[in-house]
Amino acid sequence: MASAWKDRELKRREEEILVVARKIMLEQGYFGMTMDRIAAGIEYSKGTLYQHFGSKEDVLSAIAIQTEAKRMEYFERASKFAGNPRERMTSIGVAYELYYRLHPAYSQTEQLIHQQDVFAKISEERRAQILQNAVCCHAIMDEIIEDGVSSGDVDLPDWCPPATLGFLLWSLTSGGFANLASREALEAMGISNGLEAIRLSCQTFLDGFGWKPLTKNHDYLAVGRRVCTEIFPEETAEAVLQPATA
Amino acid sequence: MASAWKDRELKRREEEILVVARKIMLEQGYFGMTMDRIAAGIEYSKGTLYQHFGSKEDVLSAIAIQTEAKRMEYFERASKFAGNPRERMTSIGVAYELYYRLHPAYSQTEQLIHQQDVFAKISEERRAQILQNAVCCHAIMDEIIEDGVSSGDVDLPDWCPPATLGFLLWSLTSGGFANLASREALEAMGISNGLEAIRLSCQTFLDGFGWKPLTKNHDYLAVGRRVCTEIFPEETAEAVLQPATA
DNA sequence: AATATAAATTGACGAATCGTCACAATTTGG
DNA sequence: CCAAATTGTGACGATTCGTCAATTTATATT
Repeated sequence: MASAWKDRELKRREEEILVVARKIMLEQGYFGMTMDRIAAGIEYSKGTLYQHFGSKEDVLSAIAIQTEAKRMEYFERASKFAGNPRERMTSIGVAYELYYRLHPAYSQTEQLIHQQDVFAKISEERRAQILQNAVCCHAIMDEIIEDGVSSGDVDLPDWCPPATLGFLLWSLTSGGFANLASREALEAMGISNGLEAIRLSCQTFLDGFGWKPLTKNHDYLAVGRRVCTEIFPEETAEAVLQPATA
Repeated sequence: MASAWKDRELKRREEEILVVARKIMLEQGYFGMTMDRIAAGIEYSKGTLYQHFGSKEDVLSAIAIQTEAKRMEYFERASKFAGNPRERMTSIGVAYELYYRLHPAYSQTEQLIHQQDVFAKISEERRAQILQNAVCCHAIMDEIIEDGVSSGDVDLPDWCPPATLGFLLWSLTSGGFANLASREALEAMGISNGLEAIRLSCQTFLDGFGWKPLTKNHDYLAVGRRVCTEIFPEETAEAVLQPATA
């Protein structure tokens, strides 16, 4: 009888733990996020904490999974943009950028959980979840790219099936975001417009594949603006309030 | 008097420490690499170890710096390839790929040292070194790209000065390499030719910028092969012996 | 309501690790 | 050959992870 209520209660507590853990993680980083500190922040003890999460790495991965879920949600919404395939791909780019701007610290979390050491200590269940999230994001891109192919807008070379193109766009974007983290290096190299460069370079990349309409024939800046206002009005408002990131 | 000899001895010992540390790091990962284990592996005690490195993170960063130095060396050699600017840029790509294939585990090390937590504990001196290495690699690319511009092979758009193009190529490549790490995800997405895709996509990217000669007019596969045999014969031989990485 | 049984919670504890420092060993200089 | 200076050592304090015996709370039974 109480089982249903108990389940909900457990879920609620797990959420509470993650709220506290995330806060500590943001303020103090991974090594500052100790299990004792988390326990102190919730109204339960360490023992109870360990009933929800088998290890510190498990807590970390749970945070990452939540954030990844948010990205997935952004991607899903972005893919609904009413436009031709390339415009919808542009919409995905906007989604990723907004996600990055609103959750800058999580790039670091994501890198951490993919460290062999850390990854090995994550529970089987959560590992599956992480994989699932990645696959889902790529599936969304895949569908758009397939649309582009079947509509004849782009003719992909043999070496680059749709899934591979998704992987590459993802790599360019995530790699770029990761590299934005070393501010000093960017400054030394005289790069001040990192985010904008990543955004525009994705378009150049697609031009390289000949995906129509090409940049020179279409105003993708305007498309981006439309995506912001039509799909992500709240997130855009929030993003502009953030301290500029690059 | 003994100062010169002593300096050399210290240098030798530092090297010995790093050899041991690197071995442990490869076999057991970051958390498996304990200071006690390193001390046990050399013929000195932990106290002495701490005369060379102020913290565990300092050891890690020293390993990363050594490896980065190797990449820098690859880049420098690659930039000497006798060819037009785009061919030389291709040569850099070959250098990065060989570096990745011969030192796959160090992508992880590099990501680790860029975690805020870890980075903060690295000595000022080594932090400068890390920055220096990054700047140097980018300077090499920068020069080649400037050549391309001044020779009229490529006309970069306003939003993309040479340094930015270098940053983007670097992002696409390093991001791709980083994403290759999650084998399971790649498999689930049906991507089996990751390395090749990254290599070819850099060319597509440059095509997008209209950097001549374009892929359709030039055999960059052949250029890559020439770079391998002319600049990196030994490294290429070593790389093919490695278990396939993607 | 009182008691017995099951379940959940706790925080003190063992183990592992980082980094330090008082002491020991060794080298240098007279 | 001894004293001073330098260098090396590993036991130790502090921190943190994860566990588990003891305790508290909830549930079932008479």
